[in-house]
Amino acid sequence: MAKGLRSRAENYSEWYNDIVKMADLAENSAVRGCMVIKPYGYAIWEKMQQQLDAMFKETGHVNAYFPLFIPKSFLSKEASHVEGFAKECAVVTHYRLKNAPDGSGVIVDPDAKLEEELIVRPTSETVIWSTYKNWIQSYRDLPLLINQWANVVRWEMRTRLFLRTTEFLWQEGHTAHATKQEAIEETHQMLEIYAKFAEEYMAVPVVKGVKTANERFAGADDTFCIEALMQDGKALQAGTSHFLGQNFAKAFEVKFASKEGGLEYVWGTSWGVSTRLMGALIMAHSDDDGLVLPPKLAPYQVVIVPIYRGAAGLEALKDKCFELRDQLKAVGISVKVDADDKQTPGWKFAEYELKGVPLRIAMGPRDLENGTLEVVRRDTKEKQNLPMEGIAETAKRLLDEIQENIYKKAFDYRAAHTTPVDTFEEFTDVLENKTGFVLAHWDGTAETEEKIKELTKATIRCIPLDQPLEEGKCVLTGKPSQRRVLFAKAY
RNA sequence: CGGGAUGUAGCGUAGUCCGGUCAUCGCGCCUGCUUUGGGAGCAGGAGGUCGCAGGUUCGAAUCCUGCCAUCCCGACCA
Repeated sequence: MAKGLRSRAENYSEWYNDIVKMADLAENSAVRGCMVIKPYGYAIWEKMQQQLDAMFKETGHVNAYFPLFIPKSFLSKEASHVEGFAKECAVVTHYRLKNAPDGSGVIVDPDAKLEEELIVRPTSETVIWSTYKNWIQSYRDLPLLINQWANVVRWEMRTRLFLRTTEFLWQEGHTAHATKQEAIEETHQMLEIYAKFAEEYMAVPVVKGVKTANERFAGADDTFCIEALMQDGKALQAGTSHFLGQNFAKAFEVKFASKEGGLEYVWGTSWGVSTRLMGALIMAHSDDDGLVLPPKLAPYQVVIVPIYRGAAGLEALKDKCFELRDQLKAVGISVKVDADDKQTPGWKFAEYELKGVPLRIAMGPRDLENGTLEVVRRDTKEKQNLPMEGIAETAKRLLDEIQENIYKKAFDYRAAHTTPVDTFEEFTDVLENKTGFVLAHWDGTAETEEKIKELTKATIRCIPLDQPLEEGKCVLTGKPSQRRVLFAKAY
């Protein structure tokens, strides 16, 4: 086990905190609940952004930017929206400070009170729909397919690095359509993009589903989501895509002249993923030696560690190291050469394991003599001596294997921890002892959902889209049910 | 906001009950030499408002009062 890193078995949440800090991903800041994302962590987020952004653009979306502040009155225009967010909003009330008369520092100038308070956006539907009102007059203006990369603030009681912070980074897509059908298709399309990103890039398998009314986004007619399973058996909502119906169009009077000459409200969607994905990435793959990163999102996929005696020894290896780096780069692999003399090889090995670098290559005098390299995979820790000849192709193949292997591992874990149950005894037993996803029948009522949450702390993560219809009886009430839904304890 | 705990060097800590050569140790940092195929060794060195503000006392990291901050457990959540 890595030095100073607590094990998963010992304390899963402390293990998680240790990894975030020790792998240099993020740390707590001077501001309660807000984190500093450090360069190595931010590099991973940038990789995620790049890929997602490309996928959004491929499907016709463009980026824009809307303000951080929202006039208080906007929030109250959509009734359920304000209800959902009111309790966690940061509010700007003044615009000026002044020196305290007693010299104790600066104070808020009571004369500088804002006429209308500003809300720091918890999400941007309101400010965006108030803008869309000006942008949309005719069916020719539709669809409007816009995304923004931004920060938002939600004043949460308890925070955890990446998983729930007061301020977080995310993207939020906001689209407007002429027909209900088109908006629903958009909602599904984005859900598919999120699922594809999670599975193919993050190597995290997800369940696509629809939220129950209880768990629905405030202001949406339907909320679709992807749910991932973490190594401690808890679920993590990794992304959401909302069908907004005409709710925001009605709240902000966004109408368009249809082809037929009528005046109709537009149909909306919104969808987002956040820096919480970083939490999912960390928890899904990492082990007691540290972070394990999927090659497709690793800031550098390969680290080269030269092993030598004395300055002359390094000189003899250096050129070969850079030659090797260039060979790898030529086939599209990102590489770091760590020729830092201040640390020993052993220290570096441990360090790069902690940081989750997928592939480590060590090169020493022995290798130089034999034309070999020591190559170590992070996922399996398998160590092999391979010929220097053709190493670029070998590395490429190994990176692909790692990407595939960690996905498979996560997939198998999820498969082993997805349990259909038919009685409430089984239900509680699985949640307590086996943990993970539980597939159970539910009578479809909010009351039953609440009751189960009260009794077991498990919530309905979603009604899976690919779950076959099946006659059954509700696990709590015994009332008839048409299909199983996905329960779990969640983050 | 309820319940519990903790603040001592960049990080982690001993000392607090019982006031008095106690500011301890480890990591990290700096210098030098030797090292370098799994978290190097030796020698020397720098670094402190003991969370903040009062109080008690000849004397406070230690006792008292107030404040601040953080962490854990609940209610809220991407």
